[in-house]
Amino acid sequence: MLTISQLAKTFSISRTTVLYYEREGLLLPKNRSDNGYRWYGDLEVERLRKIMAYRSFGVPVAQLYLLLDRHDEVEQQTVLLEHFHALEAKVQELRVQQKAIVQFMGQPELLDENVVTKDRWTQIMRDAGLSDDDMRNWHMQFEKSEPQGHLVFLRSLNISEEEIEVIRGWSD
Amino acid sequence: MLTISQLAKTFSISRTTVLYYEREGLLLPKNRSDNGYRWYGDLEVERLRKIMAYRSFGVPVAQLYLLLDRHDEVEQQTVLLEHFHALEAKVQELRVQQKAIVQFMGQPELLDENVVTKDRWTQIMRDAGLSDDDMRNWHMQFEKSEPQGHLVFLRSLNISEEEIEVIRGWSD
DNA sequence: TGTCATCAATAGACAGGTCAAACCTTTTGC
DNA sequence: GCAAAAGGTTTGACCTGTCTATTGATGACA
Repeated sequence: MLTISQLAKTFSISRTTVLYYEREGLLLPKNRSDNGYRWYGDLEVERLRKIMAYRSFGVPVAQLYLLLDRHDEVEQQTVLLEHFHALEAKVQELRVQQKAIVQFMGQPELLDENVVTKDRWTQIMRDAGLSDDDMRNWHMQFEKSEPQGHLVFLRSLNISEEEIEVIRGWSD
Repeated sequence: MLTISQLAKTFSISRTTVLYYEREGLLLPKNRSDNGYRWYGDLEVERLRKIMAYRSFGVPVAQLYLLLDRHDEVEQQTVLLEHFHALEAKVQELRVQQKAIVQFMGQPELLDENVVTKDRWTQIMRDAGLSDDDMRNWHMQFEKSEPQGHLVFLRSLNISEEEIEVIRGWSD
C-alpha cells in the first residue's frame, strides 16, 4: 500500500497530477485511513501504469475513461484508432506548414530578396548546426513524407536533375 | 487609411487580435486621430500580410519580430529553418506516439498484468536473435529516445525498482 | 437630439495538462 | 514535547493565441 506521494514518486509525476486524475474520476484511492490519508494498492498502481502508458500515446486525459473503464476491446481499439488518426491529422497540418516554408524560402521574390542557391542553402543548414548526416537524413525524411514538396524544393535550388535524382535516391 | 476594424476584416481576424499584435510590438498604427482612433496605411497592411503569412507557417508570435524587424536575410532564413526543424521535431514526436499505438494494438497484452514477465521478454528477444549486448543497447536506445516509454515498459515487466534503476542507468 | 454603430481600453475566458504554493492538520522522529 | 515532514484541500500559475465581455466615449445620420 502506497501513500499518494509514494505513488507519485513511483511514476515520476507530481502529487498534484495524481489528485488531478482523481478529480477527473480516473484514479481513486483504494481507501482512506481514519486520518483521511489516501492509500493505493496493486490495482491502483496497475491502473496508473495504464494511464501513464496511454498518456504517452498522447491520448487526452478526457478520453482515458474510454480505455480504462470499458472492457469492450473493440471499443478500445476504436478509440485508439481514432486517436491515431487525430495524430495523423496533426502531422499533416505540420507538413503543410513545412511545405509552405520551403516554397516560401524557395521563392524569395516574395520577399524581394535574393535566390537561395544550393550553396547558400547548404551554408544556412550548416550555420544551423546540421552535419552532413543531418542534412542527408533531413532530405530522406522530406522525400519520404512529402516527395512532391521535396522535388519542388530541390528544383528551387537550381540543382541539376542528375543531382536531384541522387538526393531523392537516398531514401531507397 | 483603414480603421482597426476595417483592417481586421480585411484579413478575417478579430479586432482584438490586431490589438494583441500591437501589444506585442509587431504592428503599430500609422497614426492616431484626435479622438484616439488608430489608422493603418499601406505599409501597415503589408506588414500584417507578412504577419499572417508567417503565422500560417506556424511561427510563434513571439518570434515574428525576428522576421519583420531585422532585414538580415540570412538571419531570417535561419529563423525559418529553425522553425522548420521545430515542426519536424513535433512531427517525430507524433510519429513516436503513433508507433507506440500500433505496437500496443498489436500486443495489447503488454499492458495487462503478469502476462509478459522479464524472463519471457528476455526469451522473446533471445528468440529474435538478440544477444545480451544487443539487449543492453536496445534498452539504452529506448531510454535515450523515450525515457518515459522505457519506464512504462520496464514496469510492465514487473521488474524490481532497483533493477529498473540499474537498467536505466546504463545510458549514463 | 436621440439612436445605433464603432471605437478605446481593459479584463477575463478558453484550451490541456501539469506543477507550485498557500494554509491547516496529522504523523513521525529525536 | 517540539519541530520537521508529509498528509489534506483549494487555488492559481504556466503556455499560446484568440475571442468575448464590459464600460465609456465618439461619429454618423435623421
